[in-house]
Amino acid sequence: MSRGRPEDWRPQGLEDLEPRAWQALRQIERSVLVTAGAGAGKTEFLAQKATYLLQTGLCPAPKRILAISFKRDAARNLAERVAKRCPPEQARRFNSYTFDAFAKSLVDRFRAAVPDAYRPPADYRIVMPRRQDYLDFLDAQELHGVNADQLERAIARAQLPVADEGSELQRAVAAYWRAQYNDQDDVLLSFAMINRLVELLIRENPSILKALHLTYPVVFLDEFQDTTFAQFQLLRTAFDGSEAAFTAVGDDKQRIMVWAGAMPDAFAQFEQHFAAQRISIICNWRSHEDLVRIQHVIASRIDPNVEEPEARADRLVDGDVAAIWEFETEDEESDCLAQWIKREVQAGNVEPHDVAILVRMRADEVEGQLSAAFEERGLRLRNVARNVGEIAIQDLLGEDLTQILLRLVRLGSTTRSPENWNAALLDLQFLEAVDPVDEAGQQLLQRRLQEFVRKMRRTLRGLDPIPDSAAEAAQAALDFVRMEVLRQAFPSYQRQPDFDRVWNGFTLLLQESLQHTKNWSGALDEFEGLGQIALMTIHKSKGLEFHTIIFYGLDNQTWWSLTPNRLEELNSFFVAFTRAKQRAFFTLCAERGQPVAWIENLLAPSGVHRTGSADILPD
DNA sequence: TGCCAAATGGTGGGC
DNA sequence: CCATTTGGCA
Repeated sequence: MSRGRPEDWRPQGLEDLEPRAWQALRQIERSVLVTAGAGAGKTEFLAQKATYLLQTGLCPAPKRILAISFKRDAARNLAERVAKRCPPEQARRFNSYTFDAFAKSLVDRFRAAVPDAYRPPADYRIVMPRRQDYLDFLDAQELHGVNADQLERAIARAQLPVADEGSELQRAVAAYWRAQYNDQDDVLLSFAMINRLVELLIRENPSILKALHLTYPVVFLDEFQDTTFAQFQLLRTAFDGSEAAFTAVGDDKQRIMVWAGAMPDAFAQFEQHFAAQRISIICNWRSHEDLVRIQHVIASRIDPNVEEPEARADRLVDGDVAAIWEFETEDEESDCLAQWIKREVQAGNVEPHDVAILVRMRADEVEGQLSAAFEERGLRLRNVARNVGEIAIQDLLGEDLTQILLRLVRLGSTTRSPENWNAALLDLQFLEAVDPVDEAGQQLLQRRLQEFVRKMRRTLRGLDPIPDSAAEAAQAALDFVRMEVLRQAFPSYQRQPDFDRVWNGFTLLLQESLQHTKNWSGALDEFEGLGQIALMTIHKSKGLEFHTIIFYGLDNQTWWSLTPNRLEELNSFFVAFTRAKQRAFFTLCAERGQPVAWIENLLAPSGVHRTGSADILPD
């Protein structure tokens, strides 16, 4: 493939970039901090910049780009966007990892170079300790002056080696490492510990450091506002003294993870430490101008110096685009919400799955309150955090197993689906480790898939689309790819309980999906959430967008106590509001508690007012 | 049983 | 941080 000149390069898949984005894209000499509000297209910007660097040869082979995200979804999404635009030999040099996957890959690859005292065996286990596990440990060690939160934080921050001396907290951390390594045949590592191991590994091994520097002259950091102290320190240890140019993107107004350990001042630290140029991009491709104007009022309260975004989406709805809905009782509230959504769906204004109900906390309780009224109106509510078996629906949908099996069942339920066919072929190619250039191998896979689809169609035709059929349909798909192959291909499925957790969840959700539908195709839509109204916390909604959002419960003082120490509450509110493409509503209910005065006062100047049920549902 | 103080839970993510 | 639950003691 011929290499384009950098000055001739054009963005792909979209008209153009805004001038500031061009500036941030072309800045490759030094690090940049791209601050971008909600809907600015941060991920798309990174994908474009990667494409630019790879296609123009500014990042020439064998050099690579390292992209680090927090969530697996985000990492995958970014990789897919680059793969869509670059030929495989270029896309292969774009390495998109989650922070934890990157750290673990280094431990696994250079395990032998980890200093003796901390070198884990090859078959160490990953554990995800909960608060109770830390409490049990503290109890067993009789460390009564340390609480679980303190210990968890201290483990994440402490540089190795940890001396068994000094404060009780430090001794607790040392004891914790000892305890996790106690049984050499069963060493237990958390991701926090893996992070610390990698930091030690690269600090102590100049040759690994050099290899990293040579491999990755370009580093991307997504959602930088959520970076933890440990992650930042790891980046410093890994790239200080190298020529690497960082591109960090994020929005500090969406920083809602400080309570969970995110740095309160990640942007300032980054700017200072990496001498980064700060560039704000200002377009908002998600929301229309009337919503953007209100968003800006909230944003200005968080950061008085924030620039006004430029709305680039069209307004598609009439009437109020933001309002506070007021109710006397919770039952009135539930019924009115259900009726309103039903009406909007029937009027063709919005699809059910493009409406989200957001809550500050306790989505399970709100689901209990709303579901009866929704069912009565023929609406389906999906609490994405709800567990099917031992896995949350939201997590299940992102699992490799789910994506692979779902495609196979779909191929058996529809007459033609080139998209699923191609995706399934790619799955097989990966699972069977068939080289894309091996034509004979490819043809064999095609034939096998063809035969499977014929068989699957027969199976599904002979199987009533009822809950009892779920297990057989799922099993048919699994038998085709074979459980052992699936478990071999994905490290996260190597432990049987981990595989079973996802597999059981898959079967259970398929079973549930068959309760509400008359055919297989409909059940699979149901499985994926089509036709259902999503219910989730603000935290889970981060990074998502919906036509209409309804924020449930703008009243309870528990949820909205803004004090000087809890600026994150205002950020949470901003995150919720900015999920909306077209409309954002808030409910409050006299039965539950008093309205949150500061939010009302904040919104009032933008013309966002209280509305009673008579106005919400005009005859 | 009733009172008060202390502890706990809730907003999350990762192979 | 706030609200709720638990636990110690009378």
